Amino acid sequence: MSQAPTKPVTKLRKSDQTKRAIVNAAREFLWNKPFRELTVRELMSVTGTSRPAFYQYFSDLHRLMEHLLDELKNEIMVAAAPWFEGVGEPVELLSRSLEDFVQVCYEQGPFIRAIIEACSMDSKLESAWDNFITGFDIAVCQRIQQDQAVGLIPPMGAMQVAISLNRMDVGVTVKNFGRVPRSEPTAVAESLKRIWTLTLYGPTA
Amino acid sequence: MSQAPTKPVTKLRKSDQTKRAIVNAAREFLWNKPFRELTVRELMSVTGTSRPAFYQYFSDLHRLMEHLLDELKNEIMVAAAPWFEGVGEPVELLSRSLEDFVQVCYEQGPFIRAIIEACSMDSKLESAWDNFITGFDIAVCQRIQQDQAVGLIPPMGAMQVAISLNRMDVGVTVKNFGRVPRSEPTAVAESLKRIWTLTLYGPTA
DNA sequence: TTGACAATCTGACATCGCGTCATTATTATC
DNA sequence: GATAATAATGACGCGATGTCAGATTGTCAA
Repeated sequence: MSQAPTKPVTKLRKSDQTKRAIVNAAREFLWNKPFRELTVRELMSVTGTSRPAFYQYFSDLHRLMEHLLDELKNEIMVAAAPWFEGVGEPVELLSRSLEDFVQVCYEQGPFIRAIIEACSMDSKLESAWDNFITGFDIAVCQRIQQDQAVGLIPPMGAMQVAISLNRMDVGVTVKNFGRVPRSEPTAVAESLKRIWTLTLYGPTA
Repeated sequence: MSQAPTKPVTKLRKSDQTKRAIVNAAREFLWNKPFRELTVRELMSVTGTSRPAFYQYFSDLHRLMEHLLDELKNEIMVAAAPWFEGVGEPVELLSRSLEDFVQVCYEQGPFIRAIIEACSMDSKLESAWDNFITGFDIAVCQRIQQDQAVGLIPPMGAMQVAISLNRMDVGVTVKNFGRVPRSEPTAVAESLKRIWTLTLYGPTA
């Protein structure tokens, strides 16, 4: 019988538990090995349940990566927020945002790399990643134009520069933090801060 | 005229011809479609010969991409040479090298993207690409240190900055030129020139 | 021209991972 | 404890891969 008033949301406990196990197994795997070597069989053999059970939670491996991407988005957004919101001294804010950003990239490095690798193999995931980073491009571009309006940043193609700097961040992350053992985050952050600030605010640092 | 006595090198004409056909078919395909959709069957159906014939020339699709990478290397090296060899005014040289570099990336954009996408799927190709770009990192780093020695470039972690700028170039190339229709190369070059010169030589441009 | 040898191609095969059933087992809820 | 809903399973078909043994083609010497 269909209960009209009651909550149709019957919280599935066992389900969430297994899903979590799958995601954890994937994380452990991807910390050490490339995405291309991840297979549904191997993944599920770790969790103890059978291969078809995987498809109860994700329609394929790429959707699982989409899930990891979603979790990543949140962390990144928080880290980069200060400069975007922009209350305070711009150079200082940028510096701080970059430091936090690098820290997150350091912690998530192998996962970020795995997501990007997986993008090459799936059109939907590729779009999701593209939307994510394009959002970043736009945010950076707006911030640049905002500071340009008050003369803090000299005239330049804001969007193209935003794209360039963002792609640099991605590439640097994959290179330095994508595989264990990872580089020291401090040196990486220094380099990025130098390039960002010199490019945007000139030799004010 | 042709009879020098023992040419063991009986140039296999038909062979090279078919190989060329395969490479051309791959290029045409990859100009419009992502690497993930390239299949041996589809590739060979275009050339007219049967699927197994492919394996006479490449042990798999990734080796074919390695071939494209080799062809790319040459073009890139030539374009970037001026700044690396460094006879002349550094800022001017860098500017010029970047322009030529961007031009090559524009022309080869979809292939570059395809190579990078394929890297995610094959460990050998990944290594080959890594060697290629690491060579670039080293060359840029040396050039930076050289100009640092004469005070043209201020003290900074040369290697890390080289890595960052190179990764930016790669990312920008994939983003702007990786899929048709491609962006205008002029704006892209302007942006890269700005970032490179500001970062290395300061506001001298 | 002919034979014969090597280069080139081919059909057929085994393998592997995927994604989807119908079915069974396990929970959750009354 | 009974009964729906939910989760897990074994078995299947699919598509792409890479590798044969054998057929076909091209080339050169006699």
